[in-house]
Amino acid sequence: MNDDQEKAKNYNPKKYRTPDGIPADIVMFTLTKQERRSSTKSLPLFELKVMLIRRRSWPFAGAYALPGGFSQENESLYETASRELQEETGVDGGHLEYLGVYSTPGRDPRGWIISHAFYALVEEWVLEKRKAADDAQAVGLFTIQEALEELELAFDHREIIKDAYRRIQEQMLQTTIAKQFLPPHFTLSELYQVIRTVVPDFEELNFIRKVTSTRSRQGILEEVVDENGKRLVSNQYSQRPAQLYRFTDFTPRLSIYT
Amino acid sequence: MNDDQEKAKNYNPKKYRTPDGIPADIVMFTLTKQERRSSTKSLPLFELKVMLIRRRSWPFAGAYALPGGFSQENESLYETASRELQEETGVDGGHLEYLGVYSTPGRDPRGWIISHAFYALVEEWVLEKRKAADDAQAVGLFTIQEALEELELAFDHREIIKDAYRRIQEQMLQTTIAKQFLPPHFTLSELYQVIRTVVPDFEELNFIRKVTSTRSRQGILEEVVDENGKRLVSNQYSQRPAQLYRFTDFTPRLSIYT
DNA sequence: GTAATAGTGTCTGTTAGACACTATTCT
DNA sequence: AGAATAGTGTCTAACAGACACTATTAC
Repeated sequence: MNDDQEKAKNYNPKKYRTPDGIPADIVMFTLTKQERRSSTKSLPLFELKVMLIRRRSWPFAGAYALPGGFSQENESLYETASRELQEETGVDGGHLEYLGVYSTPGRDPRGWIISHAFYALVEEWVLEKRKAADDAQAVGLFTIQEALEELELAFDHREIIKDAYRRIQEQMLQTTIAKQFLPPHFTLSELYQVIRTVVPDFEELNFIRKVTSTRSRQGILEEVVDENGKRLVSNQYSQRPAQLYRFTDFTPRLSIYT
Repeated sequence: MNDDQEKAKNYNPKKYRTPDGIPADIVMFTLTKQERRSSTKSLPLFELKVMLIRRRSWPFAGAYALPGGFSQENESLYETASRELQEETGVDGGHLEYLGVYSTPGRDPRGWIISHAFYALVEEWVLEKRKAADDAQAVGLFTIQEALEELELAFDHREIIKDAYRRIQEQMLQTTIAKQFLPPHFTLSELYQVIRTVVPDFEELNFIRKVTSTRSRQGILEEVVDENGKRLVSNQYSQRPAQLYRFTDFTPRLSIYT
C-alpha cells in the first residue's frame, strides 16, 4: 500500500452531506426539413426542434423532460452525456457540447441532485428512428416555442432549454456549428437558411457576396472542386445550379473593439 | 404529509454510488499596476495575475491550488463560489462567472469529487489585503506563465487555469469585462493597456479612432461629461489631459458571417 | 527644449447596405 | 412564358490600415 492509498483510507469523505446524484441532461436539437409543394424545385422549410420525453414515473409523471441519466464514478460528465446520447439515439459522434450546471436547491424533489446540461446537434433521421423504436407516445420533437410555451416541463428543464437556445443562437453566428446541420458540401442558400432557422432575425441581404468576396472573412468557406479543378455545383434545390461550398477549419477571432 | 413528500420518502437516492463532494474552485484574476520610473508621468505597467494558495495537507501538500470549498445542500454552486470568494477576500460583488465542470475520474485522490470552476475578476488591493491578513507564505499572486510553467499545481488545476485564461481572453475581446479592471471613468489608453495585458497579441494602431469614430461600434463607449456638459479629462497618466470614457450597457452582436 | 501621451490628417483600398438587374434551368 | 433560385452591377458612405503629423502639458 502506497502513501496515497493509506492516506485516502484515513480520509472520510462522507463526513459531510454529499449530493444524491449527478445526472447529465441533453438538449438534443435537430433541424427538420419539410418539402414545399410547388411546381418547381425549391428550398425545403427548416424548423429547429428539440427532443423531449414524456415521464412515466414520479417526479413530474406526465410532464416532458430532457433525455439524460446519472453519472457513474468511472466516467467524466462528458462521457456520461456521450453515453446517454448513444443510448438514446444509437449514434455516437456528432456535436455534443457542455452547457452548464443546474444546482438551485429544491430543483429536484428526489433530493440534492445537481444536473449538468449538454446540448447536441443530431440529424433528423436519428431522432425519427429513435421515435419509431420506442413508444411513439413518449418521445416527441417540438419547436422551441412549443417546448417553452405549451408543454408542461419537468424540473427546471424550461430554464435549461432557454439557455441552450440562447447558446445555440450565439454559436450559430460565432462559430461554424452550422456545418452540423449541413451535408459536407452545401450551397450558400442552404447555409443561409440554416442560420436563419436558428437565428430568425439574422438578415443579410448580400449574404452570398459577403461570405465569398470579402477578404476579412476569407477562409471560413471554400468552393468545392472536383479532381480536375472544376467547380462543383448542385441543382437539388434550384433550377439554376448553385456553387457548392465547404467549411474550412478556420475560425476568425471576433472582437467588439475592432 | 403531502403527496410529494410521501413519494420522496419511498425514493431511495442512495441506491447508487454518489459523489463524495462537489467543490467550487475559483480562478481569481487581478491586474497589478506597477509605477514606471520615469522623469514624467506615464502609464503604469500592468500584469495579469492569478491567486493561488499553498496547500498544507494531504493531498498535494506543498503544491499550489486554487481557492475553493465544498458546496452545501442549501445553496447553488454559484452561491458556493460567491461565498468562497467572500470568505477568501472579504469582498462580495465583483465579477464572478461560471467556467465549467471538471470530472475526470481520478482527478482527486480523496474520492469521487466533481469540481466546478469559476473565475473572478478582483481588484488588486483586495488580494493584497487577503495576503496580509493570512500567512503570507501561503497566499501568492502569480503571472499566468509562472502558474502554468513553474509551479507545482494540485489536482487538475493547471487545466482549469489554462481554460480560465483562454476564457478571459475571449471575454476581454467579446464583452465589456474590461470594465472590471478599470475605474468607472477611464481614458482610452488605459482601456487599451488593459486589453493588451490580457490579450498581448491584440494590436490596433488606430485604437482611439476605431472605438470613437466608427458608427458600427457606436454605443460601446461614451464620453464622460460633467453637469454642464463639459467633457471630463484626466492627466493622471499623461502630460496632455485625455478624454474620460465609460462603458454603456450596450454590447453588439458578433458574427463570423457579417 | 524634451519627454510622454493624446489625438488628427491623409491616403488608398476595402467593405457595408440598398436595390435593381441579369443568369440558368426546369416545367 | 413563368417560376424559382443564383448570382452580378452599381452607387454612396463608411471603414480599415498605415504612418506621418500636430497638440498639450509637466518637468
